[in-house]
Amino acid sequence: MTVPGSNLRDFLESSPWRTSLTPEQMERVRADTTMRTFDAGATVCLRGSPALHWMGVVDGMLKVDTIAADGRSTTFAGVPAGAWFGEGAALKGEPRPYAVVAIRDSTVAFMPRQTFLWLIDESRGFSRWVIDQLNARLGHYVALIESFRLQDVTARVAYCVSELFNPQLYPSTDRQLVISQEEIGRLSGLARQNANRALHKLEEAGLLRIRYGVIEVLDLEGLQRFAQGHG
DNA sequence: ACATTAACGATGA
DNA sequence: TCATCGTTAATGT
Repeated sequence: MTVPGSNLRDFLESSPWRTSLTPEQMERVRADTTMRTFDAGATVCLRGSPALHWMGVVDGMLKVDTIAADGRSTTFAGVPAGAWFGEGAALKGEPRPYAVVAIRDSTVAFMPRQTFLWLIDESRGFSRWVIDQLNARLGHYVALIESFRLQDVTARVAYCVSELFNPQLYPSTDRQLVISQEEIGRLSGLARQNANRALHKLEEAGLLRIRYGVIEVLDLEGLQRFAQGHG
């Protein structure tokens, strides 16, 4: 185990937007950014809380979700290690519309909103990276709607799993996803039992391997093809 | 049809 | 011991 705090610098250094910044800009980012750990199940951001930070997942996995009045919940996004997220609320300066919850023990980096906005003002490269990020999210949700309307359940699960490896949004996701089938279901809009069946079909197709609390992706391109539709 | 909830036992950490 | 998994049965749209 690493000492808390010791790897924040490395995490920032390996973040995908890092190459857009000057050494001086990077220095401010290092000075302003903090890190916190969360137990599995802990809330990282309450729904409705002010968006004071832009966040990066140093380790673990988060989800963005909402809970309806009747108690049922749905997940809008899984956020694996290596991802930066929350730019929507940080840009608007509005309360967070959704809750952020750790689905396993996680470490999260917090960049103050003012620093994030300052980078957008000061760095064309960073601004461009943020535009690409927002565009990738838009593309993801359009594809998700397409999948819901045109594809069967198994293809949808294939899409939702493969999107955790989206090169812009989630550039460094580990092939071994430490995630329960319950969470795969929530991510795919399915009951756990159906997520289980879909995952077994994908395993039979040789695209992934099911282990206890772990989905090991064996063939990412195959998963993406499967998500586009199959015989 | 096909998805959902409920329920059960089995199994892994 | 608790979380997770695999499965089946009843139920709902």
